[in-house]
Amino acid sequence: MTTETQSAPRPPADPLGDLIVGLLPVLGRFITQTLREQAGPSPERIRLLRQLDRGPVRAGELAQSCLLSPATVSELTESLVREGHVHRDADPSDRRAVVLGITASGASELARIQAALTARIVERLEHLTPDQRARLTAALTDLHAAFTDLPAPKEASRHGR
Amino acid sequence: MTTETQSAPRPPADPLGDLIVGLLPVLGRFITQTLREQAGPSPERIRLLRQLDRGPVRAGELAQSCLLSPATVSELTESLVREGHVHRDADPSDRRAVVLGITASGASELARIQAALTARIVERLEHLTPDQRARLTAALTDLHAAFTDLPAPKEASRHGR
DNA sequence: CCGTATAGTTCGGTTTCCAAACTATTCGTG
DNA sequence: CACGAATAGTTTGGAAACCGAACTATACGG
Repeated sequence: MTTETQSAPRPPADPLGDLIVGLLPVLGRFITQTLREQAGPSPERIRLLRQLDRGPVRAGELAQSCLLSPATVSELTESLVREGHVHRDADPSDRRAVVLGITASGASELARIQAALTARIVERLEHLTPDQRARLTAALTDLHAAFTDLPAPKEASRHGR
Repeated sequence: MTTETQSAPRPPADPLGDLIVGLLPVLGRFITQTLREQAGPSPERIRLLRQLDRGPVRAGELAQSCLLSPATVSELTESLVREGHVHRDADPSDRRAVVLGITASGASELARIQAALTARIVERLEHLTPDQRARLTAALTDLHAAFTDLPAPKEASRHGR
């Protein structure tokens, strides 16, 4: 008590965790805003398109790889299908399932938006040195892997792809 | 056309931008989910608490530093005030304005949640080498600075500290 | 004083998401 | 082969996180 609120009295226990939590919302809103400018409403659907651009997948797989519920994927893809950016076909080997894929129209739309978004980000990263940039790329790759690789918290894991 | 959707035919133009865009939603949802477990509903308010823990600020400043609209800050802080985690006082030097500050209750709540969140993140980062971790910290610091420093898109800018 | 600018709040509406209930298929087992 | 259990998705109802526009209340210049 009597902890006066004058200046930061609480140095964070773990700077890395703290950094991630602090970085997230800012970066996220920056991207969401840019997407909204470029893609009109529903910027989130672009993230699904990104995943589908890697190749067709079942709806359930898409949900897992995006950390979304099946319900959310179903809704978001519905509008994409309506606009002709995604096609949805029954899986011949299991007719309960559905295979989602990107269409030519979706791919070109994605390319356009992705280019604009990347440009905006790169703009912000302009005054980093090539060295900083290389380290950033490597570090983010590690980070990405750390949060998507493992449903198995068992063993040390393989080395990148 | 006839661009078959077999395997990734489109290598990204800028791997760094691509990486950031891909990383964001996954990491964001991971954190949001953890916050929801720890803090009940309204996980976003924790991010405001984090900022207030740095010291009291006016509502408008808080909005700016969080990239939020004044309307959003007003709503989110309202519930925090109701729960006793934040106090809201008229600024004596300008009675239109309002100064927000964290209370003892808010600070301890924040500490609890932050600890749990950091633990969950560190858990995922467990199998990184100390070296990878150090690079990650440095890289994220650069990234954070790149997106918060400059409201002035005029000149090349100063050399981060 | 009176108009204009500024700080916040309130209201209405959009987007993103999920849990629970529901539908359609598959598959095991007798 | 029929019948119940498991599985893949969809629909529905509702919460949370936003924001823009309209509104309230101070402040301040003339």
